[in-house]
Amino acid sequence: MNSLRLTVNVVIFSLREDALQVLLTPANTQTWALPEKSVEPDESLEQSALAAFSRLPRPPEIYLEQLYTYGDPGRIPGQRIVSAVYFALIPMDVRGTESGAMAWHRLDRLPGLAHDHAEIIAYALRRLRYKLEYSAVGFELLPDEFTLSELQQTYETILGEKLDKRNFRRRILEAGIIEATPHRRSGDGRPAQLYRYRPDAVAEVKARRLFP
Amino acid sequence: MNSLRLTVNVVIFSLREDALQVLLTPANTQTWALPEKSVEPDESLEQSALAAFSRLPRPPEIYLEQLYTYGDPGRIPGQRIVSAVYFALIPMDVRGTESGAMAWHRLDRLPGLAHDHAEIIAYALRRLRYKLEYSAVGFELLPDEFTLSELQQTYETILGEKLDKRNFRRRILEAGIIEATPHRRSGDGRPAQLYRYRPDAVAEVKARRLFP
DNA sequence: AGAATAGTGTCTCTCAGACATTATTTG
DNA sequence: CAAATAATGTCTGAGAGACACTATTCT
Repeated sequence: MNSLRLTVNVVIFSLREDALQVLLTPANTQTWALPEKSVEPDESLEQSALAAFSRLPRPPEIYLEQLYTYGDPGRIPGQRIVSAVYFALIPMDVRGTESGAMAWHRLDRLPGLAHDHAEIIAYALRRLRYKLEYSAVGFELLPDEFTLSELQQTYETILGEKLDKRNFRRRILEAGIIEATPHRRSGDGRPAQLYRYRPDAVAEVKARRLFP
Repeated sequence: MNSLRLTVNVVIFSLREDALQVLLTPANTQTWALPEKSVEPDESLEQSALAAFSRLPRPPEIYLEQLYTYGDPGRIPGQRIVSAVYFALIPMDVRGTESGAMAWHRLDRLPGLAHDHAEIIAYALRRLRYKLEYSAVGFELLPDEFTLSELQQTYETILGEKLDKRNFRRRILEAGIIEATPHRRSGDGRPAQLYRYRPDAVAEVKARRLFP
């Protein structure tokens, strides 16, 4: 008989329609909320987090990381709920994510949010931007094979600033964390070389910010 | 009637006797443990963390930050305890910290530790080293006024490597995050200029690693 | 041929890192 | 004056950032 409840929330980011978006679930007629799940006595926090957005095609390609645990009494009126919040990235080519009533929302046009969820999302975004600068997290939002232009657009969208094309390519390629595949992608203009991420090369990422 | 319990643990670091040390409490005759406290329904996680090492002289000079929440079923045999772990730094001149049976232990000579506490401490140390590179956290371990040699020794002790004196001074001073005080400290040789930390200048710290 | 996107190289400037000697105080 | 610690400046190399044109494909 403990009047304290433990839940897990997940901030799920993806790039959709050239914008960074979060997956939300309706809280009531006015507001939306982060996907949530009670932590069962026999399941790990990470398992709970994955269960919070279970219906997805969920291959290894989902990046999941613990973000922060929110537990102030009063963060949810009338109840004492401690929430371990996780942070997830879904590649832009994964479909069928809007299971049930969940829907994607652009970060620059967020709806009204329940409790402290706006604050949580703001923090998750800061963390995503920050991680982008010193880790290889950007690739978790891309398909297995991607062009350098797509990679650059991903960085630009998340950081909210334009990057120089030549410098971007030089640094990414010199870092050795991607490699060309035998494929090319045809589109409007000249077809582009496709690259793939080399997870084995990530160990080399230093605290020094290797890529843009 | 929830069979899941929520506690807070604190990894408390300080520099004592020229070594980085952790404050531990005896778990049984063989092993030691991180200070721990159950989270009460009406108190915040941070309040619980502070209460976990309450008897200290506790002015504003204690740095406290949430580290990670450990919650795997099975991390503590026979019970399901979820622990929000905090990370604290105590300046080296604060005395009277060994209240009760708590004692400082050098990180290079840790005793046997309960449950997953060795893993937790290892993670906290990684985080401390990492933060030292891009934030001003090093000052939280020093007295209000300190010499440049003391500051450098702090960095060297935590990072576990020697740093170049001239480069260290140049970078710290150019960063503008410390200022000379009117005082000097006499010792064995030539007296040293005392400096003080300028918390207002910390906002300028970028992701780019300003100091050594 | 024109539209669209991919792909490429150089220069400059800043900053990190290596390095040794002089200055001030105490006993 | 000897011992101890504090304080100081220069050079070099690597890498970040600014910058504009050519190449390939499709219609």
